[in-house]
Amino acid sequence: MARAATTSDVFNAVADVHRREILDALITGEKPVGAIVNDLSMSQPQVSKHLRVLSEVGLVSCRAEGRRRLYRLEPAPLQPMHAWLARYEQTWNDRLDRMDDYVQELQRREQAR
Amino acid sequence: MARAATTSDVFNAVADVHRREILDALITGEKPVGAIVNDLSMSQPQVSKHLRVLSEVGLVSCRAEGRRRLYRLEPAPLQPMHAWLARYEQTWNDRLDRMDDYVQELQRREQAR
DNA sequence: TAGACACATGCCGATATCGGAATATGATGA
DNA sequence: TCATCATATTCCGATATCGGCATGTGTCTA
Repeated sequence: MARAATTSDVFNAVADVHRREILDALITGEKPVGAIVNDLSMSQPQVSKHLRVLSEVGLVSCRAEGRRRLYRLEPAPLQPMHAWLARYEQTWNDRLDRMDDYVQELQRREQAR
Repeated sequence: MARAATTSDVFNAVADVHRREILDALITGEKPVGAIVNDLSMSQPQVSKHLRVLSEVGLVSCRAEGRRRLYRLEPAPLQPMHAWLARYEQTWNDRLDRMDDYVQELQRREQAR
């Protein structure tokens, strides 16, 4: 049985350091495979395989340009991860709450004026 | 070589659905192993092993009470995950930015008064 | 002290993962 | 058309993961 298929679960897709590095590399914009291979000094097949996994969970999309393939970051599937995390990040929640309070306070003063 | 040790990397620790469920179960407060076993209907050894992994990355702490062991959630190690994710959650960033702008706008009006 | 309870650990088999090496595919250009 | 470049795929071995089952460890209670 082992663990949930890496190809169907975003949490698993992102569990691998190299795949995270690839995503990081794509933040600045779409890139051909070769560029990623260079930037991260990983083997070309290795990068291709990781890109396949990322593609299967929807974290990257692909566009052909001549004999090159330009991969682009698709951050949307990360949203569920963020949603799950949000329940745990007390600090972050506190900050947002305080911020909300602050905004409402300012609004009250604004109206009372 | 395979993937980075599940015991050293928070991303990996959290990659398993069952471990996420255990963390979810601990959100409401510390619980003995038996309670988790009941709530999630997993086998006792299975829960114990997952708790061990979570414990090794620091996501749970343990306290002995008689012959029971109370496990408690320790969300701090999730912070790096959140930090990593933040770079990708455009929507979320936008919202915070707008909020910051709004606050500054209100402050300006406040001062100009 | 013996037995019951709560939990941890060890061993095992099935399966998945990852990386390397070699090779296939497909577009370009001479 | 043939060679070359860019990328994808296949095959393989080493290793890790996960769950089940059996058993070990430690604590309470009769």
